[in-house]
Amino acid sequence: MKNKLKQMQNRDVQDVIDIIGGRWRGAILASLCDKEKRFNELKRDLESITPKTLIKDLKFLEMNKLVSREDETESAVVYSLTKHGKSLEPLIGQIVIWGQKHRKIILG
Amino acid sequence: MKNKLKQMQNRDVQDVIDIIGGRWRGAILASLCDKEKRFNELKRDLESITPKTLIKDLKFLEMNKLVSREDETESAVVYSLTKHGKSLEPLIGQIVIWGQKHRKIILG
DNA sequence: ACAAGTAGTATCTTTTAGCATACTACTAAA
DNA sequence: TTTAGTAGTATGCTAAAAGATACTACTTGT
Repeated sequence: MKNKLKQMQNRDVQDVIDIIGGRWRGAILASLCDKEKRFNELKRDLESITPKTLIKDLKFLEMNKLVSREDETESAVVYSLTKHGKSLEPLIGQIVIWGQKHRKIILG
Repeated sequence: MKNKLKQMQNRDVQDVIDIIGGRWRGAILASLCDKEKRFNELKRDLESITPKTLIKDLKFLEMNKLVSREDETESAVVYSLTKHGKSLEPLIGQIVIWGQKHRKIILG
């Protein structure tokens, strides 16, 4: 890693990994790809996530401008993907494709 | 996550995350993109990695057929990327590109 | 008035990753 | 023959992530 360029690239990869990695964040983003959702809707959707983890991850994604939290004055909190969040979709698509190839290689 | 397709996709994403995620595995792969390397060469390259972590990650990458370990009869162990491992390069490239855009959005 | 749903917070425990440090066994050069 | 480099293994620690479980405060429908 003396190579500066490689180092910077690795930093970028780490950033992305931080975002879509972890037990739940990828799943949260995937769930919000569908449509905007409320807190309990997400909680049901992800089945075994705890509220503590969900709120922590939502705050993280909000800080990273991937998800927006809107407290619609009518007292319903709605979480949705931002434009930036949506820009992750094609990348996740690429990852899925490689992951499928990988699965075949490992199992076959 | 009632949607089966989304569930499977999420599983694939998780697989990929497992591979390039974590503190070191991405960096190890990046370092091996350059050229094949020996254990201590990698250890020096990654500077602060401990041998325990390095050997654990190398074994993991080997099991996943991304890295091959060749004990060249002349007693030098050489680690290199497999064809499958090399196929990760373009994907990592895509990730780097998104990561750079992301950095600009977060900082700007 | 009451039950159920909303969006969380609080506390405690377990699991896991990675770090620090030291050690082994082998080889090859000076 | 000592020294340095090879490729690891062993042991103990710490910090962060996640799970289990219970609780709060507010709102809405019946």
